[in-house]
Amino acid sequence: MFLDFMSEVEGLLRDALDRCGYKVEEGVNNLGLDVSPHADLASSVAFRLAPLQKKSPMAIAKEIHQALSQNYNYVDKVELSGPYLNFFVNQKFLDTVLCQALADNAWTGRMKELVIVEHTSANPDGPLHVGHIRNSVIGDTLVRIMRRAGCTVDAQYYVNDMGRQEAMVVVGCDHFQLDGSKADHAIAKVYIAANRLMETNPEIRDEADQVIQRYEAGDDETVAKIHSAIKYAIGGIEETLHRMNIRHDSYHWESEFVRKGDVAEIVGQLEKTGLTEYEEGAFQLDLTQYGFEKKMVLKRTNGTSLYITRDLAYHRYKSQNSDRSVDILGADHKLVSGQLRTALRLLGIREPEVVIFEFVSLPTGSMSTRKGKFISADELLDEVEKQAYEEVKVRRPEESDDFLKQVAAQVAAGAVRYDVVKVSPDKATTFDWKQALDFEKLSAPFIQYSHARACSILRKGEEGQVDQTTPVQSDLLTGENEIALIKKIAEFDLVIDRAARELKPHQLATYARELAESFNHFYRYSPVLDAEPKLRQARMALARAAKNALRTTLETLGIDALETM
RNA sequence: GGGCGCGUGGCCUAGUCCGGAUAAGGCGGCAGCCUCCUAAGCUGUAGAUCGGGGGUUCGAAUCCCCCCGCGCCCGCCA
Repeated sequence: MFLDFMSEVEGLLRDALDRCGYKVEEGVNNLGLDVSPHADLASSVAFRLAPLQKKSPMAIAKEIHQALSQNYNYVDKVELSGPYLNFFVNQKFLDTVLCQALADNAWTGRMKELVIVEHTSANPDGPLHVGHIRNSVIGDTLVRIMRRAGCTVDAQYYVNDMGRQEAMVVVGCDHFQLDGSKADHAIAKVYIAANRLMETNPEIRDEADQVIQRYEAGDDETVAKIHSAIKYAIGGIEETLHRMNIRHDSYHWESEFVRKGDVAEIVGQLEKTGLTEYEEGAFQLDLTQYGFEKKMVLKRTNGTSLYITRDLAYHRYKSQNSDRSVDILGADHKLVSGQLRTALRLLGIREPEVVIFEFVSLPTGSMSTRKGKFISADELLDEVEKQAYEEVKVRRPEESDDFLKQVAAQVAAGAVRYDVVKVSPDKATTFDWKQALDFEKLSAPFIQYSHARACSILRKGEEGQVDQTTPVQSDLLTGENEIALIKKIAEFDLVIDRAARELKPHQLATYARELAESFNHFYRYSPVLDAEPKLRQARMALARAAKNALRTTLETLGIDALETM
């Protein structure tokens, strides 16, 4: 809803500027519009015009203010505050927000693009660790945000089946037994063991090389081995992802693109650019004129393809089958991703939008699957769940063990997701148990709890007679906290729109906290059930609207909205 | 050495892209609030040279330059 108010304000301002004969420079926010503590929307456009018009900002603001049309829809008034123009919403806006929030279909945006989001794509050589989670959570949250914005999204997992890691897994399976533990953990054990074995037995490296070559050549036995190992590992990985409400819609194996001939085709196309050459037997692409010092190796001396070559083919496929394609990548892929985008540009293929997230390290240093140095996602979820269980048990001692476990699992999954998504991707983080186990304000449980409280009010409020005949008198909602809550609910579309366009999921996390906070103030200062009938009815409506908004926000964050906790 | 990213109260972060009106939260500290819809909540309080220095501007946490610190990358690995 806020977007409607905003476009109305933009229209009003542009008309007024035209009338005054003022022209603003082109730019993203050329009207200087921003939310502000002083208004619902404030414009500082007068400052920008002042030097051009050689007048004082205040005089310009006054002129614009007088030139504004009085034909308002959602605007109540425009106040002149020095050089600022302050716009305020009217009662109709608040009514409409409340009314829309009470309907269930009010939350889908107007974007219609077909989007491919590739995330997680962890090598199937072990379980996800707390670093991978950052990829998965950012990716899945973006998938949800874009769907909410109206897009059709295909969440893809790119399976690395041709790399050295996977060959080492197969070698590991040849030399060691998979024990009965969870599939991805069992795979990690033989993978780590194989790497350790290689330290003392260098011939292991040759075994892996042979696996790579046989697989690329399509050797049946090798194909069968790799496929079974990968499917096994991915099964375990999926299980972990599901615990966090994360699902992929499709899987694409890099070998697909080799077998279909796409990789060879791309290499051929790159050859035509005239920037390729054989150097020491390897086929390479020279991107120095685009600022890349290192040449991009497309084929090894032995003729096999490399990750980047196969990735090029995969990205061509993604571009051809979407309007937008988005990659979620760790900071270690920055360079390679830049090379890939440059190569795609050379071929006239639309580049992906890339979300880079910085590293998650342990207090003891960085993580490594190969060395077995990591905190697995399962371990984290188990621990958080255990802690959550203790919390619920204290709060709801009368409830059944099933209830406690259910709530604990949903709280834990939410807590882990929120803990990750609340931080901007370009911040490197150090994993901290204390913070992961904190269920207070800056956390999913805080938001889930607000939702549960709203549900509780509605449950109790509906026990008695409900008057459905008289319309809700939303103008009775005059409390500061009530109006603030309605306005906060209205902001949802703006937040989704921005987060979807700019690919910044953490903005939604910030919004979720603010929304919950607004609701808590309403909860604290505006008693619902004990209010006079008409006021009670209005507040019930607001409680329901807030519940819907909280639920939608939580769902978009991939966090379960609990009715009770 | 080069490239990219980050640096905001004791700790963790939002705000930076697109410069505007008192720098916003959380944790921890201190002081309060459950005869009242779930206290995983609410209120108050102390605590900030926005890494340092220069510059641009009417105005800089935000833009530009230099420096310092931290992270990541610079493989015929992925």
